[in-house]
Amino acid sequence: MSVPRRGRPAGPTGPVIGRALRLLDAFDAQRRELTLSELARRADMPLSTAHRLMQELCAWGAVERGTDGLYRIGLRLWELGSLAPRGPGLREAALPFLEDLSQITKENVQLAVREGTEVVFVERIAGSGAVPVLTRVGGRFALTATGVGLVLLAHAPAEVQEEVLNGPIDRYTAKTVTDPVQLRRMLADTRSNGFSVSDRQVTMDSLSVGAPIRDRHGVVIAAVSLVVRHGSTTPHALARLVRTSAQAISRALSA
Amino acid sequence: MSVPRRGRPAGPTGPVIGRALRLLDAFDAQRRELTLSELARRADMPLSTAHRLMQELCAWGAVERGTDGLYRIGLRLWELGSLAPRGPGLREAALPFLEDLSQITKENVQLAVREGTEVVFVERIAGSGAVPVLTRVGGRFALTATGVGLVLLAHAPAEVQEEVLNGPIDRYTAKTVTDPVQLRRMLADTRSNGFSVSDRQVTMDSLSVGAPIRDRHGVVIAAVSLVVRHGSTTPHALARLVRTSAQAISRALSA
DNA sequence: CTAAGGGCTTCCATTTTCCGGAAACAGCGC
DNA sequence: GCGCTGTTTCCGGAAAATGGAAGCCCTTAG
Repeated sequence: MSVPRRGRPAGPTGPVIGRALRLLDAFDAQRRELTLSELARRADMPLSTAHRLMQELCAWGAVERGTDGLYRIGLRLWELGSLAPRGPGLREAALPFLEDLSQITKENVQLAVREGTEVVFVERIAGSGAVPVLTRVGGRFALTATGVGLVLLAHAPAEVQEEVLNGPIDRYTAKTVTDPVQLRRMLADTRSNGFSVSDRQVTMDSLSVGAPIRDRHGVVIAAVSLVVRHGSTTPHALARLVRTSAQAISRALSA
Repeated sequence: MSVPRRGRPAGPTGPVIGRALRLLDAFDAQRRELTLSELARRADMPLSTAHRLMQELCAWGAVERGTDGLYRIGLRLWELGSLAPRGPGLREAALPFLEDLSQITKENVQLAVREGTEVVFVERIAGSGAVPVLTRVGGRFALTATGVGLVLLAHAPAEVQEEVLNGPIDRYTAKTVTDPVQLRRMLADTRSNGFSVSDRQVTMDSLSVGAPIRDRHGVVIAAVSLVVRHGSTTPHALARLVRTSAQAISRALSA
């Protein structure tokens, strides 16, 4: 009396949009092209579900599918992303100043904003022959370790600070500060000095100094930093340059 | 006997993802910040529906909501967009060559790819004192009018060419070519010459010359163009420069 | 002070869309 | 042929989506 069972009694899954976005999240800098199976695996969902969702995303142009069957992020999404105010807008306004900084110091220059409890790197200019750094434009990092991160954390809402300081704090080197009490002191210093210093906290041969960029209301919305080889200069010499540059960018943004 | 009717009998709507993407589409270069009501209006859906969908998008970081209640495109979307291979990757590889071209000519330089039956501008360098152009990075335009558009159309799959040539063809000036027969001839010329010429087809004081950028297999994936004031130079003088630049970019991409 | 208007948020009965196992399909190497 | 891997289609059942209505919070007007 029973028809040959088709489909599945359907269990609690969650909002569709969430699952679609999980699929998009499967893409990253290392994996810009994925097969359907890889997508399904990485997003942890059945193949047929992934297939249907990807079809819809494809139809709209959020993702594209090559003749080889691989999925890639589509131009439509790039266009949309170009409309994000903090990323591209800030980036364009700051670029000339970052280039000045790069010209003068020949070191690595970084521009970043805070997203939740992480740093997102918006622009990065590699100094000729400077220390290699781990970061990538569009990439993320913990707020507690880098020069830009410390600046952004120091000026973040109290609840964000608490969440970060009470949560587990990633360690990258032997010098990474993971003690909440010590971190609080560093944040206070960052606020009173107007710049942050991250000494060998990310890699053992690098030091970075960051300064805050403010909008017209004085709210900190981004941070610049110089990343140099540890021991090549004193933090204070860099701080002057970075602060000046950050202030110039802040003024340019308010105009 | 009837309880005070709540909710609505629900009518046929369509896939959720489509509606969510329609909401995102409501953002454009002019309107980077929208209220919920504007979003609902532009995406043509009930307020409560828009509200629920935006909440989900917000939760993931696709959009952000300021303290003022306005919605903006979120950083997460910008990050994702940065992973699109055609946009950013091509852009970075081509940028040095475009700057050379801009330095030499002091004119407007444009880099574009095809998306469906439209041109998408990936990069644009404004020449100092050159003719003002209408286009914007991330913007779209018809394939039939611009220098880059003609190149991309000339090398598009036959079905795309037919769709464009048989469909309605937008007119921008008195000189815009809208006759399919004449356009076919122009496309044939573009292919045999290795460059396209758009003479006063977009505005009455501009002329643009475009050339194809190819991947390692020889497939045309993008186009460069110079846009100059009409009458300031002959197309052939520009063609040499643009073709050389396009070939250099093609080689850089294959490496 | 009350009223009116604009925008935002929550609620919930209805039903539409989504879910995903299974089975068929398409390559490829052996 | 057979097995293997990755992709596509199918469809009954169930969860998630839907959107009027009502409640909120403002600011402006009377």
